[in-house]
Amino acid sequence: MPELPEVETIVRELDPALAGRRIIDVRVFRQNALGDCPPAEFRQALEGRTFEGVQRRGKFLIFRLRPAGFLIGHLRMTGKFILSGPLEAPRIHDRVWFGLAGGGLMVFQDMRCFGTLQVVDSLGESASLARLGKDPLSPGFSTRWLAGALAASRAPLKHWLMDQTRVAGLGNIYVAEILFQAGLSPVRPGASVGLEEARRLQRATRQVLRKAIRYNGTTISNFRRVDEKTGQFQALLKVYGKAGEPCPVCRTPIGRLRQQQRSTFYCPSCQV
DNA sequence: AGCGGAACCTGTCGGC
DNA sequence: TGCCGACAGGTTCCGC
Repeated sequence: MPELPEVETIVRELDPALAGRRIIDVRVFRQNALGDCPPAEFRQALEGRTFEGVQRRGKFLIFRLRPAGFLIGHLRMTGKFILSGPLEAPRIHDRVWFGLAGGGLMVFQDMRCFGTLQVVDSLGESASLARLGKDPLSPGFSTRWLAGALAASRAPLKHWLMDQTRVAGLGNIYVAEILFQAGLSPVRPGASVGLEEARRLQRATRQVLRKAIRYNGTTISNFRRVDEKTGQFQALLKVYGKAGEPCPVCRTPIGRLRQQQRSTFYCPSCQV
């Protein structure tokens, strides 16, 4: 579920809530998220450490720990971090509880068990983080960079923008919305994008993501904020999930096709 | 370089 | 009602 705006929403809510909170009790109810790490080791690596702050890189959450180390999390499709008061017993999709000094929990929930949690001493240990490309909200995501990078690729724009090694943080929903706003077809090869079009794409990317963050992300089915509230950006989606409905600009029915085994939604008339 | 397919899991929805 | 296939916002690996 979560793409950049959803992860950013979670990070902005977790950061002030967790800063200075010490982890006193970690309970693993299902260990899929831990990969090869034995639950006892995961537990031992975290208990006694204190959350210093939370930040985002692409779609990854990075929890800085005192006196050292990091907890790196990825929500994949259905992961959630929920702040909760004390609980008697785990709920159906609770995977890990992080018990905090002073009472209360951060709960990692994940219906589909695709999410990942990893404790590292330094961020360089994470191969996943090392692979990530430019963050679209960073200063480096400029029209100049975008135009140059696109010129070197024949991949369709949809695929290109979803490739986390090029641009980190975009997924199926926001790529659809961004390409619609930029007026660019999802099947256009990267190298066919001219400078003026790259400028539109750069601006559309920033605008769509910033607006989605202002609206606390998009909840289609699963995404929840740390207090279990939904996002609000779903009401502003223009093409995603709207096959057959009239384009909000030209009234042409929104089209749907499959790229990379994923649904792509677009306006056949506005996006060229 | 780029693409199709599969795998990791569970839940929901539509059709018959 | 019950069963079955398709589909779901992500990432990664493998083979061509």
